Amino acid sequence: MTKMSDVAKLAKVSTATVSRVLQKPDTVKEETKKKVLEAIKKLDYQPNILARNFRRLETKTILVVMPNILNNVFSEIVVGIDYEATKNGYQVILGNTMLEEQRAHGFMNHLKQKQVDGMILLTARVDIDDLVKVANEYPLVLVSDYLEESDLVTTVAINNMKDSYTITEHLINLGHKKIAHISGPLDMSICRDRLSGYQDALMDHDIHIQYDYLTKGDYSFQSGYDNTLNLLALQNPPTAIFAASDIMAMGAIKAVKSKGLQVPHDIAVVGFDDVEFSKIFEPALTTMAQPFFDMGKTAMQLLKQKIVGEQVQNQFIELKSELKTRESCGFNLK
Amino acid sequence: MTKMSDVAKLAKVSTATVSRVLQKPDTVKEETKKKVLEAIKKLDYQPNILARNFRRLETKTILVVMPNILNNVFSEIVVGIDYEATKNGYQVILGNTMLEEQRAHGFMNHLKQKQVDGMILLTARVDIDDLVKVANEYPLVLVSDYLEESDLVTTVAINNMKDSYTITEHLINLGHKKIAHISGPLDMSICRDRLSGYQDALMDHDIHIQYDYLTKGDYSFQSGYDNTLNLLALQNPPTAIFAASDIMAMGAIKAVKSKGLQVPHDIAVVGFDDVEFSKIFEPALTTMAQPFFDMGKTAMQLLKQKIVGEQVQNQFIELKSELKTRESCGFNLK
DNA sequence: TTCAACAATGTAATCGATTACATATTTATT
DNA sequence: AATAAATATGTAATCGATTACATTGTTGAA
Repeated sequence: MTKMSDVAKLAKVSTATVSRVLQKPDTVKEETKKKVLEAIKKLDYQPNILARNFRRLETKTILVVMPNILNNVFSEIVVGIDYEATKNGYQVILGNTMLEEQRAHGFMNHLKQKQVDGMILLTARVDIDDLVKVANEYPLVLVSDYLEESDLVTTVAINNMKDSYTITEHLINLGHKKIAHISGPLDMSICRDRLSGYQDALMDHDIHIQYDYLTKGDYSFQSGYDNTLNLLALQNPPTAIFAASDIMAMGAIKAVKSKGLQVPHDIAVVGFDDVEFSKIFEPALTTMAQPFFDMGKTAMQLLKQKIVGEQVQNQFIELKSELKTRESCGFNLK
Repeated sequence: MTKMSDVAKLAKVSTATVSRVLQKPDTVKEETKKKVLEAIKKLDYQPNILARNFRRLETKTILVVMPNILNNVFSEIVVGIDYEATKNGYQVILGNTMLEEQRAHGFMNHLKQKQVDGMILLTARVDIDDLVKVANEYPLVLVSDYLEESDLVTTVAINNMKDSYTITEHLINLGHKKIAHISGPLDMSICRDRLSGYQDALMDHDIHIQYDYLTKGDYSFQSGYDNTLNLLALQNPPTAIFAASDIMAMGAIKAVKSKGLQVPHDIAVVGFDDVEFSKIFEPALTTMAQPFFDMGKTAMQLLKQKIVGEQVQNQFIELKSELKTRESCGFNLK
């Protein structure tokens, strides 16, 4: 491997000059620069990035920790991160925890050891104290999920409560009064928020909250399916179901169909997320579209500010979702 | 940041000894080791990985280049890679080319510059000469896609031709004679193979190949949809459609339905891949299930062998797919 | 012409872990 | 007890790019 000193020798300059040609070209005389560039080309010299990283104590790499690479909700955010990172000369490492909290902490060590310049977490399901501590000392941004316990971590998220309120209200406006909810895992703040938004909407419209309409899912297709079967078996079954994720909504619809009922004719179903597949699914899902790409992009922008040391306050950036009315709630079928 | 020399000082030994405690513990006397470990603990010492990478010229990182993170075909392979990599102490960097060939070459430079110890490519849509050259000099494994032009690149793939033959034959066995095909992009060898397998199966069963049944898609939902509309508009439309990917099969089914026809009653449709969603889709897709996880895992195993320098011949590892008969072809509905 | 100010380049230390080689210590063998 | 062999530890060079500081060269003002 040719190294800088080889280039220096060929160009009859010092390594310092070669380095400057590469780092601060305008401090080098035109003539010298030319000699050096020629030598670089002739030797096909490429700087040793490992040496550079070591010396600079930076890697131009950021780590994205996602709980599940198979869940498109996260992949779509990654696309936004990747876009902005690439634009700014950062490479993206993906860390896939597969929902194992411990692995997330393993990744935090990478950050502590300066193996990456910064980190974006797509989940807050980790040890909170550790997270806050790390976020305090190193560039870290949290996306989608957030911490209720602390405002010390810069976060990009939607307003789950409001968005959940909106979509519930949409069902109410369509005339539904018996609206059930399938929540996500309630140890996640965003899932509790979606539950609250749903309840608030009902209360504001003087609809009594019926507790057996409140079911608890876990974001999986199966849990959407199972909970719906339970709901349908009630004495007084709902006429509409609001699932806290599209995947669960699909499970719900599958369950409705399995009972010989139709969506939205017999039961309306709405989801949350608007993943790629929700348009393809039949009936196409009415859902709350999260601005995934923008979430990722914004997160990366904030992270970059932190990395380069701009003294930004910890912020909570709230992005807007958009209600997508499609077939599963009946709105477009009237 | 505490460094090794701090530990050495506290433990009253040399840095060499500290390093040995970490790297080759059994060459150090028990007593000394204890002193050193105590010092490490007391100072909360963590080795500077950047310095280590630099010195060792290795990073314990591998790069996975995928054409599209949103396509679950690739994500599922990544899960297998990630599993095996983590097990062996490697971290996985994800490179997302978004189908831009140029970006793939950017990633190859990371490999050349020793920023990663090895590389797994999930696509062969790159400059072939460059690929072969890089594969010759650095640890690289190709998965899923492969090169017809060269056997110099270690590859893990299924037998697309055979698998395609099998699923086509399945349709023939169900009584279909008018079988159309929606191919993937034909600049990919695996797509040409799937086309060939389809044609071979027809010929072996003395079914005339009708050229207007051969349509060309691009792996997208939309292309499955559009091509199917064209097929349905033929004078003598097919009774079955074999799409070269599940996503296109879904598009095909959507198109069939849009014409008021039913799948599989009026037209049978089969796909290829068996992504997560194919089970959820209605009708559930009959498809050829690729062993995604195993493909990723195997690729990582081979890559590791190359990285540690075991002189392995370049190989072409062929893994078995499995036919999944579900609703979309009618097999389970008889 | 002289000197200050600035530009261009070189010298050599530095980042921190690793390791070849040298030295010191212990153990085993006769 | 003497010596060889094996074990344990230390010394110092090394990886290659970067950069503080030193040196030399150049320009312009008085």
